[in-house]
Amino acid sequence: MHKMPAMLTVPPKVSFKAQMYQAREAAILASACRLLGEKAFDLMTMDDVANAVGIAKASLYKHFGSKEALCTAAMVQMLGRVQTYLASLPAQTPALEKLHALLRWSLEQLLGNQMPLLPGRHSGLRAVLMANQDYRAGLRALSEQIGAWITEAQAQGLIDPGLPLVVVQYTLYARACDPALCLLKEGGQYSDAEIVELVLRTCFDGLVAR
Amino acid sequence: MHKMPAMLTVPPKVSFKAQMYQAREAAILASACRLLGEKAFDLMTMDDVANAVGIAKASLYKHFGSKEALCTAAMVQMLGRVQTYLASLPAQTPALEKLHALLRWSLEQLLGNQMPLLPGRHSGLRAVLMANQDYRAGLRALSEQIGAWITEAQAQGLIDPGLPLVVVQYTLYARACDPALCLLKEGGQYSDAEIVELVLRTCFDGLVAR
DNA sequence: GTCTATATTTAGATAGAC
DNA sequence: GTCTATCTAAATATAGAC
Repeated sequence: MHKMPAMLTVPPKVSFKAQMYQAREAAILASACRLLGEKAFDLMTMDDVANAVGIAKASLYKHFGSKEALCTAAMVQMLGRVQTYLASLPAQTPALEKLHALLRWSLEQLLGNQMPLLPGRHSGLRAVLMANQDYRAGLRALSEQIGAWITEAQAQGLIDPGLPLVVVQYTLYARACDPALCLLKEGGQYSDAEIVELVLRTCFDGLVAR
Repeated sequence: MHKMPAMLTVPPKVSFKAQMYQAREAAILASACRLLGEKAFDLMTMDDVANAVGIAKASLYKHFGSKEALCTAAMVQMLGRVQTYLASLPAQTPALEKLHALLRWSLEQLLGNQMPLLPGRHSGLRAVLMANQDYRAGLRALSEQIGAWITEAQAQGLIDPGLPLVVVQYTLYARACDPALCLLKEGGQYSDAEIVELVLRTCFDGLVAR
């Protein structure tokens, strides 16, 4: 039995294999995103990921060379997702509404047990991410986009012009990994949608009465 | 050479030993507080603590039976400290000012690299703390104290009465471990005092212009 | 009670069969 | 490329001398 001509049989087969490979890689990333939403980077193990995906741990390392590489890829993907979402907003949307939409999107991710847009205060992941060029580039692009909207909203007198730009930026970033969300969700007293609106309100309007 | 009469030499000596023991225990707790301000519970090692105090790791375990016990004790001590501070506020201080003072105190702790008043979103410490009766009791007492002030400020129309009590509470709690502080401090653009005032302002007044 | 040295456990990463 | 089995490093905790 000799081999079939390669051109007739192989092209669809390698395509299929490549598809399977990419599908598996996507599944790994998805599991990592979910697990990083449930526990911190340092508490998530590669065994967790392997079990969640349903493959052997060694197979993970054929896709990602290290835990850091996997989680970095997951975070970069997340940055890309938020940028895709932001790009999908109608161009004529007012700047302040875009900021609302951004924060709402981030909070919905958190409540859906997805990984936060930014790593928390002292996550071991932070140093790793900041050493990664792709991540830094994505974060810078996002920051500039948000910064432009903030400046616009300040010029319109909708965001307090007395607040320095970075303060507004970091305040929004911090809300994207806000522990108050978890506490409210654990309380079980409010629906996810109510929690999102309450946190949005405390962020933009503050605690004091108007 | 026979022993001296015990009553003449021992009483001061055991007292001195006890003092040394307690001083060492205080030093261990202080180091733990500082290290927990610099890194997360899961990243802090008992070797870190031992090195910081300048004693052997095994000696730590003569004072605290486990890493969890040590950090729980540190957190309970922290709760006690904030309660002492709150009790020191003049009785006639308006409720809203007391809330300001509480948050300011918490932020100053963070900026001084002290452990946060509450563990972060997914710290491995949280489950341990919540299993500890002393901690739960301290946290409950603090919550009730704060809750009373919030309710009072709402009745005076100073805190938005439309916000549920728990939302205000959790919003304040979340600010006590806010990553925005770290980001602003790393930026090096503002003094600690400025950072505290900026974060207080965004928390109480929100981002939008008045 | 403090130290040095060590036991134990866990998780990141790899070797080698298929 | 995926699996089972294993190596290695690090961190919690302890044993035993002094």
